[in-house]
Amino acid sequence: MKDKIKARSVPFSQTRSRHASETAEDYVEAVMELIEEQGECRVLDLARYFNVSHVTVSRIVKRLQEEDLLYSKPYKPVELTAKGSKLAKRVKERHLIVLAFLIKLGVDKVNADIDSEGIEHHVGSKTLAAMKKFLK
Amino acid sequence: MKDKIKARSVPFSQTRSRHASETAEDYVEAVMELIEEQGECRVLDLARYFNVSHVTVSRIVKRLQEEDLLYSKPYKPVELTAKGSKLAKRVKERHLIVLAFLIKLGVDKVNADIDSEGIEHHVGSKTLAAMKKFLK
DNA sequence: CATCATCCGTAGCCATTGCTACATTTACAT
DNA sequence: ATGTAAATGTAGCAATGGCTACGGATGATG
Repeated sequence: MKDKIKARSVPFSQTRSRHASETAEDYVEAVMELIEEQGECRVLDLARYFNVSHVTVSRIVKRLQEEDLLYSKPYKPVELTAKGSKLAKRVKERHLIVLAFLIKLGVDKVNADIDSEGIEHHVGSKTLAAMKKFLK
Repeated sequence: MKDKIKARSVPFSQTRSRHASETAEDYVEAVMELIEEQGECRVLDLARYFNVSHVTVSRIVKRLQEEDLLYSKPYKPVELTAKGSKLAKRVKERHLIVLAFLIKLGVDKVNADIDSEGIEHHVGSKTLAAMKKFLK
């Protein structure tokens, strides 16, 4: 009987690393956006963007440097590495597709904004392709 | 200039509690499903379902008891409280809608299964309504 | 009713992401 | 050149959710 228990498609074993990856995606996307909008991205800019303390940002930036996604010297602006930039572009494109998709589906802009930020991380390539097709 | 920084729609300040809520939703849904399928839900059933150790399950079940979502005596099956049961029904219905939506959108069942489990937690009432409409 | 396998709880470790409080660096203005 | 405000780093705490190792409870079986 017990062997009939179906495991989830996405094992919880990956919960922590999945969350860490989502953070990485959010941060590279934010860094790219802030650099585009105002030329540089400081720790405090990210803190304001995410509504967290600068301490939280500082620690996460440090971790993402070790993952070769971000780069910065102490007290200096945060920059994207080549790897981070590549990820950021992919994430932003996916985000825009999800957002446009929700709006075309009939969701108002405010809720489409909110939901797309949560949904984007869980949209696999197949689902993304289906959304793109729907948009055409 | 700095005041032009747009905060995210979903503040990161809520990240931890949001994750905790997602866990709660996943657990009540799993408990309901396991009880339906095999009459009762044990800690080890949940551990197998989520692919985590029984220790992780045990601690989360304890927390969800304090939140009045689950109920169980030591070494006894896990049950849903009235509050937990209500939440579980809501979560399951939303999950099924998201899954059906992805399939109708053209995503294959395997990927629809995977993505729906991640997406469901981020589908607000407006987006859910739009998905329901699309299904008709 | 004694034994043993299975189930479950506890102790204690780590990583992630929040926080406040305090220290340090930078940069600008006088 | 010096002082000060703003920006950033560091120390250390909490909550959540992973884990292994160990021990106690339960229940089935002889």
